[in-house]
Amino acid sequence: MNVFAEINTLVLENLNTLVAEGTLPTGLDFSNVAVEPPRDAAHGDMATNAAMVLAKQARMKPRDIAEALADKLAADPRVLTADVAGPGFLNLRLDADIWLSVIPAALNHGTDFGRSDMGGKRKINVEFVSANPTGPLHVGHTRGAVFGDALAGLLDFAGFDVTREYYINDGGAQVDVLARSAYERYREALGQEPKIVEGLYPGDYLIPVGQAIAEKYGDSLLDKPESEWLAELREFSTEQMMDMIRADLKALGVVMDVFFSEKSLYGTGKIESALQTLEDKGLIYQGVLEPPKGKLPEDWEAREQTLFKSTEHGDDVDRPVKKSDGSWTYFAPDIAYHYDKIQRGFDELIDVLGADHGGYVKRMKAAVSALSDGKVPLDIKLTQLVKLFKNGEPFKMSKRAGTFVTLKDVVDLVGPDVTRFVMLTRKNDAPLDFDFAKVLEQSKDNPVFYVQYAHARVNSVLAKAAEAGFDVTDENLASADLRPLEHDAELGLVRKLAEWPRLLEAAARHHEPHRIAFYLYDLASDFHALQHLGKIEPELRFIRPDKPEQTLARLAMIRATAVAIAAGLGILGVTPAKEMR
RNA sequence: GGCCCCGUAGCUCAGCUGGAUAGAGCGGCCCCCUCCUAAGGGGCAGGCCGGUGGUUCGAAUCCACCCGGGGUCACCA
Repeated sequence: MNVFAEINTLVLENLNTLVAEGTLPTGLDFSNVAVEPPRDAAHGDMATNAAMVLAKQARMKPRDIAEALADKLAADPRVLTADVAGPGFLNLRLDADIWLSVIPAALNHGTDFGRSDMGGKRKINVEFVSANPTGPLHVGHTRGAVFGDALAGLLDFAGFDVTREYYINDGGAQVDVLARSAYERYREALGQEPKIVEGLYPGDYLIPVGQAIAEKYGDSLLDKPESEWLAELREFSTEQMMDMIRADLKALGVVMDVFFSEKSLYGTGKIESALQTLEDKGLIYQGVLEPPKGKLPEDWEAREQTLFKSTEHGDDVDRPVKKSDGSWTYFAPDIAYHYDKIQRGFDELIDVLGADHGGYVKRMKAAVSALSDGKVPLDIKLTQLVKLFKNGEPFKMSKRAGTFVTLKDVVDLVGPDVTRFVMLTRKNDAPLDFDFAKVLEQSKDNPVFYVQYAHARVNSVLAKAAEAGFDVTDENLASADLRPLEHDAELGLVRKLAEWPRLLEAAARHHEPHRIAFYLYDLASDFHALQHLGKIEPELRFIRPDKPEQTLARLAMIRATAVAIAAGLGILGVTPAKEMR
């Protein structure tokens, strides 16, 4: 049920008819023909630019095309009037029933209202968070987690077969550092003085890990050389860290489908196989990179390395996959990891990364393009910084982990729903100010509250109506006669509701979940305004005991609004509030 | 210096596939509850959409160059 798609189809059908009749020449490109709601409601319900887009191709005056199309469209029962305006816009006024039909559609579908088959069950992998398993998740990860999870939810709703995935960087030197740091905490747990030297992780979060090691191994590792415990503790500590990370994510409401270990790529031939694939395409060679342009690192020297010819797939320079000593660079397992995703049959890939990884985008896209022969698109979404405040003052907190605020800190303070919604009220590539005081405020300038309040208010009205004897079940409301909905403010709300399916698809196409948050705010705003009108003009109150038909129509309308809010919040991973007291 | 992101009202930001008179919240000024949640609603003031060219019937939106702010930049992941 998508009014816009419906009318778009109608316009295209009639354009084809005009071609068939010879009014328009053959061979026209309709791809730029759009049907949109006009910004100004005075222009009607829907407008199309078809005449202007086609005028040049057809070598006709825009107004002539518009008038011919208007005649055709006006013959459709759904179209009340079709007027040519301005340079050649065609403004359509639609039968109110078209708009009103969104109400039973919402009531019948519940929180699936707006679900689309746009994705056609295409397999899409959303990789996000992927923090090093060396400590707790912090605020930056939180934003990535919220964004990635909401994007995944959005794509699922839009008909994709979505996999949420976390890449565990457990293959590099940082895990050795973790193991050594945990070993010191282990010594501490057994009563010795820990030596947390420079370069080790000092965070308190490793204390319980040290205790766990003590429980498992007793004193058997004490005073043993590193070579005897490093591998063991690396694995053990990583698992402990991942348990903590999983718990943190769960507190935020994020559940991954797949945790993929970088380590699993080593010694299994996976890296070699991915690189071989590139080599078979002639994209691997031994060479010496040019020195970086501009500022030259002081210790720069020319080195012969194994390079990937990423410039053939859009990168600026070729990238090393092996160090000069022959070992892999970090880029090599990343290539292998993405190759693995391709081999698992994903049709599309998305990586959600922090903004500091901007320099990484081109080379990874080049690798995926090369490995999939350009068949699997990779979109990389970078999430910008989160700046923390409390009452407008910069906020620092260092409970246990050094100088950073952890995900758990944030969720403990404001809860998962508020955290998620607020972090989605900005585009991913815009910095975000997060004020702990403001996000908990119950007022209009707090979007979370404002949207939740609209949902709760609907519930409250329905409860009142039920007390007054109305049957407020969705089944009953879905069959209500909607003709009593006539007021501009009512029809305005209904139109806004009808935008939902279209908005959802646009958000999914652009990988921009924040559009849902803004839409919900607008929808809530329309609802609050209408609700208030009832205070000024009593005949606009939702519940009018003396007018049961009108009341049912209005209850159906506001219940449909609540359903849309619940559906939208559901995608964002936020629980709709039943009441706000 | 190269690359990436950003630049829209006093502040924080939306702005759809290029579409008609550029929107919201906050802040400022003014108004609205005997009532389904005033935890709300309405109005006024406030903009050369960073700049200059270009493409187009039409540009905040696309392209080029420039100016500001941030990020990043050969064997760290």
